[in-house]
Amino acid sequence: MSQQRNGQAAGVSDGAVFPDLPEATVARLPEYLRALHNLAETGFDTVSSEGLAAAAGVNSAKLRKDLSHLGSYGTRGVGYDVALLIAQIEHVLGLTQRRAVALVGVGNLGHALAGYAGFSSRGFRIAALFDADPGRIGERINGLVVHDIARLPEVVAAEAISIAVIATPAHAAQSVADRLVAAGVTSILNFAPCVLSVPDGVDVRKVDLAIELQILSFHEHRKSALTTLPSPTGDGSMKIRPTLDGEALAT
Amino acid sequence: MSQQRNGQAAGVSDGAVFPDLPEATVARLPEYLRALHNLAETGFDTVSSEGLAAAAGVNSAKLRKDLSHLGSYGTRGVGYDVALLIAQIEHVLGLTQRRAVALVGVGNLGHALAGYAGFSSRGFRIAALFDADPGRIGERINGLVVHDIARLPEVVAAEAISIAVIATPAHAAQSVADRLVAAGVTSILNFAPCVLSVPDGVDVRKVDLAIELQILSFHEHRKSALTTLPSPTGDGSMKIRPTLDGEALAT
DNA sequence: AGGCGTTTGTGAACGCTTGCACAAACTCAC
DNA sequence: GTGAGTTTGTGCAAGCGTTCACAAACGCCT
Repeated sequence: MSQQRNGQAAGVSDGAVFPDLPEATVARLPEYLRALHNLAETGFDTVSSEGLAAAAGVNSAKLRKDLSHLGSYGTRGVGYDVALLIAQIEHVLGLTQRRAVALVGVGNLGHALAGYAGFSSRGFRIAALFDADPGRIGERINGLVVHDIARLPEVVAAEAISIAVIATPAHAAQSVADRLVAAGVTSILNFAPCVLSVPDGVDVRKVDLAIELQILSFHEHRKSALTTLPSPTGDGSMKIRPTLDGEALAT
Repeated sequence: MSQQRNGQAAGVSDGAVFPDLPEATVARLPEYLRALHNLAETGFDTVSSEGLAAAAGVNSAKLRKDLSHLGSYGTRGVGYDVALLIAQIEHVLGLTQRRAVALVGVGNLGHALAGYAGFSSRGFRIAALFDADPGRIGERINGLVVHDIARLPEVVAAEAISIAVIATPAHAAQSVADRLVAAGVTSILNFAPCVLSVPDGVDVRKVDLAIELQILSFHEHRKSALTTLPSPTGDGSMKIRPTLDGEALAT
């Protein structure tokens, strides 16, 4: 608590941008960031790797290795300075500026995303809404007007949008993606259940709610099959219910 | 097309449940399944690993290795029988029965999820809605009544629910998870931005929309830094715009 | 000032995942 | 029936990610 004499960004001055940060690490940094914000609000000034790892739900060794890729921002015998680490991770993730995001598709899901407070509280600003349905164009959602998707190029340019969210039906998603790329968007978060093909240099991440459930379904299936076997794991702490599966194969 | 003389489940009779299927493979099977359904609707009877891989957005070698874990359901020189492969993957994922899902938290996002058609079209049935807000209890959404969360145990038991979706604010999520587990739920899909701690035997998958955007933000950040360097990738096909980043570090 | 307990950063081993490359197996045409 | 062309299934090697275990570094107490 006596060490960080420098304002809020001490050794962060390097403009290097970590071109070789492992993908797995990048995917976990946001989780660490969220845990750190929680700790900061709770009044913590420093936190050990063990404590932060518990708050982020990972192994402490993994956390230390992840953070070591960013440089040495911990103090041996003490832990990590919470505020400094927040600043460092936000810098690496490019969250020092509030990024403008476009949302395409204001249907069932898109409507909810447009009103989701978690975006704005964590570094993003929904800057524009688009839809192709003439019945929805002009509608106001959360203070934003739904634009005709034909206006993508001008609005993307005017608002300096580089990230877009696709929340359209699957059959429209590829066409929307093409138009987004043409307008200059270089990162896409796709909620439509389909594969998008985009040129090199454009990043796509996919969120498919049904796929997540299907993965859980597999594990359920596997677990329920264990009920027919003598408990393989040592302590009988696992709750076993009669097989709900039925497993009817021959129709 | 002359080979599968047996109804719709030929060698699928084995009750074994693939306890050692690699996680990475399990996570891709739903994607293959979706691609296969598309192909079936388009009229394909068979598909090659190359074709299916393209439709699912993966490498063909990876696809073949994934499918080989399920057994040999392809025909050399021909490809895979679409209908047979669909049946096989659905069996492995435990989708032969339509699983009942509970949804807790009927706020902004939960409301949208309750109306999302993708769940019911892909093997799941939203069987019950819950909330803690008295103002929402009793509301009808998509033909379902919102129950008081206190009624979790009875409804979970009555509907044979084993999977639940948490769409509550973060501060309520852990408490909800505890009550779900106590009621007998063994798989949870968590949309709340927080880490859930659950006992062994319970699976949790997490979907955090802000985290996805932050990962994209990192790549945007990295890409925009490249504008200051001579194009490192061979062909200059990458669209480069003047740096939008600003990269202001010292406040 | 010096020793002690604590915590970070990291080398090294391990396991999982991916991608290549090719033999085995199948269809089709003649 | 035979040969040519096609496609699957898989051994193998390389790369990536995770975990262990420990030396180096730090604060604190005496």
